[in-house]
Amino acid sequence: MKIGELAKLTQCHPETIRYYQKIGLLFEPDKDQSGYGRYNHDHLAHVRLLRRSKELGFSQTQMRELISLTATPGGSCQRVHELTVRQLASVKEKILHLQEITGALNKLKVACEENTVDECPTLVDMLSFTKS
Amino acid sequence: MKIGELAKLTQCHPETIRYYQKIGLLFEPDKDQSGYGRYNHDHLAHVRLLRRSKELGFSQTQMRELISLTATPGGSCQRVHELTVRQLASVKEKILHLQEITGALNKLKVACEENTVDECPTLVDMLSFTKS
DNA sequence: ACTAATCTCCATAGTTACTATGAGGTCAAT
DNA sequence: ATTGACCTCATAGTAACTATGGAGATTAGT
Repeated sequence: MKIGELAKLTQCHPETIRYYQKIGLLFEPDKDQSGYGRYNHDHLAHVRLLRRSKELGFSQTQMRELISLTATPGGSCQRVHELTVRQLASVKEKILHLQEITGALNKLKVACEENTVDECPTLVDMLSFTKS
Repeated sequence: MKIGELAKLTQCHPETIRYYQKIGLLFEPDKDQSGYGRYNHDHLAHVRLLRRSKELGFSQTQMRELISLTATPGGSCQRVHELTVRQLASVKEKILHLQEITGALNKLKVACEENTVDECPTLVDMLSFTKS
């Protein structure tokens, strides 16, 4: 298949696929006589892995490692486990942070509701900063 | 005060402060005879507002608006409320997404634990992609 | 068979929100 | 007077793409 079809199947822009090739996250396809890339099922699986990893929050660096692990099927499990545990921790942290943010935003929201426009405490006051 | 002190008080790099000036999020300070910026309490409050807004997940564009709202104290409340509500929704969405990710990562983790290294299902299998 | 729309290629620049680097000037202390 | 810490400005790098632009290839419709 050509890049456009691969793009449709993987829900990502042709440019993104080319980008993955350029940075070495995706192996280059064969080219036909007019220079068009010809992609196969391996490319498809590969790009899907990239997109899924990305969804799970792995960075390019981590993706690079995950990809290289898939190349050596037997011995990869421990490392995948390690990376996954690390990723779980980082996601947990992010959730906590976002929950704190939710609290602060709710305060801000309520404060805005309790005041008429004329009495509106400015954002500066909301966030309790001293004005000079 | 000079930029270094402002940086310490606001926990952000001097470069970041200069960057805020450059993109118009922070008004330029007066300069002393040798060209050093002289920052005052307004700058301090301003940078703190920027950092706090950033913590709350507002984008530069939104910060720009928040900042301009603080310049007109009376009429800003509705708009702040609007932006806050929008931000709350987006944070909620992010949390949901991260929770989904947590689920998927946990599956991956468990699968890695249940297999010996020799039987290790590769990440490709984990994520249930067909291999060609 | 011709034309117009679509697709492909490659290279470069833009995005967000900064951080890092480098060359050069200044200030405070020894 | 010289060391070291600090300041200035400009440019480049970061992640992870997206957008743009020009030129050639292919395909669909007439």
